[in-house]
Amino acid sequence: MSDLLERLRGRGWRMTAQRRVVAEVLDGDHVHLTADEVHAAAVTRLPEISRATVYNTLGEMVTLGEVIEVATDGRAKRYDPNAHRPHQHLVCGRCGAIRDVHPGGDPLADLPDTERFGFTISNVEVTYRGICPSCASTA
Amino acid sequence: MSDLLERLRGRGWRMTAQRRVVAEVLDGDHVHLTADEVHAAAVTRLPEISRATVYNTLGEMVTLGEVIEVATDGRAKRYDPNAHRPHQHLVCGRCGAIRDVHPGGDPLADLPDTERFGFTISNVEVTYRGICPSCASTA
DNA sequence: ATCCTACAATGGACATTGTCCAAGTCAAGC
DNA sequence: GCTTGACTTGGACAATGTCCATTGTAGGAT
Repeated sequence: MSDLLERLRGRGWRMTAQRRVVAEVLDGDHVHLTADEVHAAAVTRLPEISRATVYNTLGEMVTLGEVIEVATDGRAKRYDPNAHRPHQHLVCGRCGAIRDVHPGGDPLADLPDTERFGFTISNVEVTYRGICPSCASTA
Repeated sequence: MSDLLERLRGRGWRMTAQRRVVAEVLDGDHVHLTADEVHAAAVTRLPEISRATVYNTLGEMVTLGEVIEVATDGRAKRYDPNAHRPHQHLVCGRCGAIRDVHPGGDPLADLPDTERFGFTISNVEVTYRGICPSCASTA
């Protein structure tokens, strides 16, 4: 069952075949698909779905706070449905693999007032970069 | 005088008018220009400089480790010449302003081995997001 | 069950950002 | 002042994302 779909339904979202397919494709843990990957997967279930609809739907999910947008590589944005639990990302610089990670500590507490320049800070993103085990073994 | 230019010269870089202009445009603190912004600024000094050259030059500076590439918004990459001193970024979600900040603590130490999944981690990027004072006052 | 209507989907044009390449140009050493 | 290999150019191309007029449809009202 799709948790993501349930959450969206509960918000009075008008449910269409397209939105259902996008939500189903995106559901799960350690999912970090690009918009085009979502589209490609959606097309196998609903061949006539358009790119614009996938972009619109992902954008709405982000606005609703049910999906997080992640920019790990400066190329395409990735969409992470794991929005209900705070987490950070660990990225392999060679193959691009992404894992959700849960660091201890509060990164916000590490930023003293003198370094905040009067900003009201609402969230902190941490990206750990390195090489994953399988890339390391084929160095 | 351009520190960035000095450092590049010291590495045996072949010095051309184009590279000089790009280095001069990019030099300074709290500089976080996109490639196109660099190009626009460069054109005012050297009208015939091409986009390709700006991209090439920025890419080389990044490879040499004299400039850092920052992806704060999933749109265009930004180029930060402040590569000699480790720092993180504070970004205004409304106007896009960026400040360099220097948090205390070591974010790497906050990630336990059990959360590293065998990765060899080489660096950590932290992005603080919020609203800057001038945007807050015109809410 | 059918009708209405506001909201959603479509697809294709357009925008932005970035990469590539063949040909011309030039900095730096001799 | 040559020569040469590295640098620059401009334009084509690629990837990602946005916009909009038109068409379709979900879900409430009748």
